Parts: sequence; structure tokens; C-alpha cells
Amino acid sequence: MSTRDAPGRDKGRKPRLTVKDLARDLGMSVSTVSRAFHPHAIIAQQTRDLVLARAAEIGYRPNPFARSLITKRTSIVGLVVSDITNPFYPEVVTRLTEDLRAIDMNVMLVAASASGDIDDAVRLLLTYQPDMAIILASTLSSAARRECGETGTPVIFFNRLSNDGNSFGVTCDNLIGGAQVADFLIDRGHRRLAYVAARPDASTNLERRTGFVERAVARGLDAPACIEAGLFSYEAGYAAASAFGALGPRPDGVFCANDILAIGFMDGVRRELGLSIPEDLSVVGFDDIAMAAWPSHALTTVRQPVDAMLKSTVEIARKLATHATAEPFVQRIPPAGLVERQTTRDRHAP
Amino acid sequence: MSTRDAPGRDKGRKPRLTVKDLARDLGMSVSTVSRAFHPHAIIAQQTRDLVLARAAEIGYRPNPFARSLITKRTSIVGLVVSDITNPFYPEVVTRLTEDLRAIDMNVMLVAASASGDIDDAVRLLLTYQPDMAIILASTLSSAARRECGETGTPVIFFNRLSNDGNSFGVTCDNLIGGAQVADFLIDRGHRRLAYVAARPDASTNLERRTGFVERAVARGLDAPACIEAGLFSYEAGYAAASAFGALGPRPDGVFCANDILAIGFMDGVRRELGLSIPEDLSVVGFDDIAMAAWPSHALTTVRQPVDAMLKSTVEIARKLATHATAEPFVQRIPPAGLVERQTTRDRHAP
DNA sequence: CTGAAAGCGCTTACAG
DNA sequence: CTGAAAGCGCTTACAG
Repeated sequence: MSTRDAPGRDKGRKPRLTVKDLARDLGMSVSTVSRAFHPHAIIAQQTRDLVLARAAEIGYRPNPFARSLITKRTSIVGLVVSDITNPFYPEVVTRLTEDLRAIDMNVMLVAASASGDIDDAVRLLLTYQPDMAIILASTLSSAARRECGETGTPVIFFNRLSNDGNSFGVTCDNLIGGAQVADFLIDRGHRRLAYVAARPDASTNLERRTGFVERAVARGLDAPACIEAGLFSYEAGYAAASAFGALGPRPDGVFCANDILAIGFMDGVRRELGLSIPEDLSVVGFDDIAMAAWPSHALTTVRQPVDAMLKSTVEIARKLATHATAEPFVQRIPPAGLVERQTTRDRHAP
Repeated sequence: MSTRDAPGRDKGRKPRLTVKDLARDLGMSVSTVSRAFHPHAIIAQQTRDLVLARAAEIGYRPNPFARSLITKRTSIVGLVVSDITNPFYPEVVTRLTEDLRAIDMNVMLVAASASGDIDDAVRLLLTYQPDMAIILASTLSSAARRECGETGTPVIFFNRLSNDGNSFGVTCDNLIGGAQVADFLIDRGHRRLAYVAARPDASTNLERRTGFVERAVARGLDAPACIEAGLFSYEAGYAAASAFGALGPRPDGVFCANDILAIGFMDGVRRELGLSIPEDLSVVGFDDIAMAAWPSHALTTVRQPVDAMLKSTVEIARKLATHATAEPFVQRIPPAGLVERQTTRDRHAP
């Protein structure tokens, strides 16, 4: 209705307001105006209020690029995700973004799809001088790691163990998780176990496997058979079903490296082998993504302590943002429990 | 093995190399060095090669912030996603990120989870002065839209119709898609149709509905019943099943606003109502996300022309990046076909 | 084709 | 507590 603003007029970018504009408007110096935007700067409360009020009115906000040129801080945290088709990560990315924004950090996401371009992704990210990088679900090549080291960019691995001493890590205790699955299955009368493995270079995969296998052996079972699916994906799980079908005496309890792999595996087992779950075999996953609870899957699984992991990650980020230097550490958080659904059953004689 | 670099020494951020450093190193002026990094700048080829080679050696890269201070361009495109739990979007985000990087644009992702904070997300984004914003799956409030207008930030709506004349839009032709579903079901003998609606303010939802309903009526059927699920989500679909159960004569053909809604609806129908699909009713979705093809769902659905939509979006972005001004337009691309799977069947008398 | 100089928008010692 | 001035790392007319 209003004819006050004529949208579309003057297509180019309007020149943005600067400190100078605001300073002139208020009859103050740029120094004073600038100080109003810094919580720790020394300035009369009254002056600050005046400046901030007027800034809000005319829509001035400091240019973060000009600011970071001087402060050497960008307030950007780079998020590197390589496996975004695993539903576990969209959830994490969303929540991490929100939580980081709450501590005044802004997320720049680089999504690396193939394993090949993750180095490119990291290099691009470093160009923007993020204050820190958070790596989700992907091992960093030593080259990329070195570049982070050279630029002095702190790195936090989320859900992945870092194998150097220079990065932070926040991860579920996957050894415990694997052992819990073994106990769960054995307590319910399973005697022939198997593990469907994902990325062979992923610490999550390796630790879940080790925890599972060692506990099974410790409790007197044969070492579980291992099927190498190769990836954390539905397709890899589906394909693993054939290899499972070719196994000697059929295992009665299968632990898959994560949920999405388990869901693919179950579809493959049902469709390609014509078997029933849990009648013919039990299947357990890891993560407890939302999908695992859907009646169509009803997957028994180990719940990741996502809340605690996020909290810890954001806490590290906060520390890194304030004190420039901190001693790297790795934090392992126990799983949040094993959720029993319909893909497992008790196999003790009735 | 090597002892050359001592990682961990000197924890703070190392001072980054600047043009000055490189210029001194090469015995040239900063102007010349700077020009070497601009493809269109006038500089001797030999000089350029020299500079770039040396830069690569010592690891110099221009500081994009300092650069954008002058050029007024950031090479950042802001991606606003509100519905990242819909698996359709992670795929799109990944591919968009890659394609945009191929034209030298860098993606800054802001994920808005609740509908409330999308304005905050946009405001934050604008602080970083993106060269443009791409909005996925969410209506922008008029306030946010105005801010984009004020800062002169071009906006591209992906998979959503913009309702002003100032933004670009790339969308599937959802009217055609809806009509195709009606034809498909009617051709296979369905006589009582229903539509499960999602967000009432989403153009995708509205157009799919209109296309579906109008075609059904045009072909002589009663107007399809509409169930308001309210959101594009599994949970909304699941909940809609109860409303469906309360419907008068039970519809035999149901079109859900998208795949994830359809999958939730089917789980609800099976579990809460004890009905079978496709025996008791047929269900059709929209999107053709990867999950729709899984045997556990085997959903008949309309395939979005994602390739064409991405191509078109990136082309717009490319134009915006080069010519500052362009006349906004909306592009509608026909669906990429209806994929028949196991959730529909022919209901003509045998 | 190259260099000296001004300036992008901000912050921060340094005086007052 | 406030202001004038220098400078962050770059680009780009302007001379030569």
C-alpha cells in the first residue's frame, strides 16, 4: 500500500553505512562510536546507549571484515562435513550452528562429498581464516592437517578421534558402545555374532568393532565374523547383505557400524536373502538417528550422547575463542544407552 | 620421523604472509604483486607467472577480507536452510556448495531450525555482506525481505515461489506435478482421492494441491479430501494418519505433499489404522529422495528435476556475480517424471 | 607494463 | 572518558 519505498529502484548495492556516517550523525568521533560496540571498551554508559540506540535506528552494523583485519579474529568457525547424507550429521550441523551462534561465532560450512576434495575444502576454508575448524566425520589428510598447523588454526574433531596430539576431539566412547552391544546380544542368547564394518580408516568404525569383538571373545564366543561394507551408507549396508548370505553357519546377531548402514543391511537381508528380522537374525545399529525409531525400521541401537558431545564441543570452541591458546585434549563420553526396539529378540530356548 | 617442523611450538596464530612480504621477497612493488592475482589486470605474463609461482612456494594467498573491503564483493553466497531434517535438502546443499565453488563462490550456511529464528539467520547473514542469498524451502518474512532489499542483496528462492517481484526463483512446476499424480491415480481406477497437506504458507504445498484437486475435479471426481498435516515432516505425516482414519468413505488414493510426509503417513496408516498399502489404499509422494527407493518404503513419487534446478540456480548466481544487476525472474521446470513403485496399484476390477 | 599513493571501514595505542 | 592519528592487508586510479 505504502509508496514510501520503491522497491526495485536503484538496483545496485546501496553503499552501506559506516562508522563515519554514524559518528557524523551523532556529532562524535569514530573512536567513540567504535568503542560503543566493544563490551570491554572504556566508554560512558550513557554514550554507549546513545550510540547503540541510534545505530539500531539507522541500521548501522560494524563491518566484520574491516574489524577482523585489525583484530585478527573473524568469529568464523569452519565446519567441514564429508558425509552429509548420513542423517546423523544434518541434525548435528543444525544444532552446532545454533549453539555456536549463541557464543557469537558464525558457521561457515564446507561440504566435501568425495573423499578426494576434502583437502580442497579445508584449503578454501583456511583462506577465510576461521578462528577454528570443526571436522565432522572425516579423517583429515596429513597435508590438510599440516596446513591447519601452519596457519595456527585450532581443530576440533567431532565424533572422530584425532591421531595427532595437536587437535581437540570429542567422541562417544565407542569401545564401551561395542562392548555393550556384545553384552546385550549374548545376554539374550545369541551365540554367533557378526560385525558389519564401515570406513576402515574411521576411528568410530574401528573402536566399535574392537569393543564388540573383544567382549564377545572375553565371554567365550568365537570371534565375530567381520563383513567389510567399506562405507557408512545405506547402499554399503545393502550390498553387505550378500556377503552376509555367503557366511558359513549363519550368525544370529549382527552389529552394524551405524544406523544408516544397519537400515541398508536389513533391507538387503530381507530383500536379497529373504530372511526375517528378528526371527532369523537380530540386528543392532549405532547412533539412534530419528529414523531408527520409525516403525518401518524400529531398529535396536546404541544412542550417541549427542547432547553431551555438542555441549563439550561448544565449550571447547568458547575457550578457544577467548583464550588464544589451550592444551588440546580428547574427550570420550560414554554412550547414552542401548535402545531396544523390534530388530532384536531373546533367543534363549522358550 | 622428520624433525624439521616442530608442531605445537608457538601455539598462537602465526602472522600470515602479506603482499608486502611477497613483494619484498620478489623485489617488486605491492601493486604488481596484487595484479598478478587478478586475471583481468594488465601485467606482463612473465611477471605474473613469477609472482604466482613464488606465492605458491611460500604459501601466500590474498586476504579475502582486505580485498572485499575495496571491491565491495565478498564471493560469499549465503545459503539459508530452514528444513534440514528433510533429506531433500542435505543433497541439494552439498551439490549447490560444490557447483558454486566451481564458479569461485563460497557458501556460508545458516541453518534456521525454528521458523522464528529465520529472520535472525538472515540478519546475521547480511552482516557478512554475501554477494547473494539463496533461500531453500522457507518463506522469508517481509521484514527479512526488506532488509535484503535495503542492503541490495539479490535473493534466489530455490524450490519456493517468491511472491514479490524482486527475487529470483527456481522451482519445479508443482501444478503440473499435482495434475500428473491425479491422472496417474485416476488412470489406475482410483475414485476417491485425498491430499495430505504440509505447510499452508508454502507455495510447493499449495501448488501441488491445486494441480491435484483441479485435475481430479476436471476429470469428474469429487474434490479430494484435504488433511492438514501442517509441516513437511515424518511426524506430521504420521499424525495425519489418524485424521485420515476419521474420514467418511475411505479414500483409495492419497497424494502427500512430499516424500518424507508420505513415509510418515504410511507408517501411521499401517501402525495406527492397521491398513495395508497398496491393498487398502495407494500413496504417492513428491521429490523422489533417495529413501523413497529403499525397499522398506518403495514409494511411488514424482521426481523433482533437481539437476535442472541446480543448473539454473548456479547460472543465475554466475550472472549475479558478474553483472551486478539483472532483471529478476522465476523459472518453473517441469517434474522429471512419476516413478512407480510399490505403494500404488491398479484398482480396476480384475 | 610498473610503482607510489590514497583509501576501503574499522580498532587501538597514545594524548589529553 | 574522548578524540586525532596510525595502521590492518589489500586494490586501483594516476603517473610514468
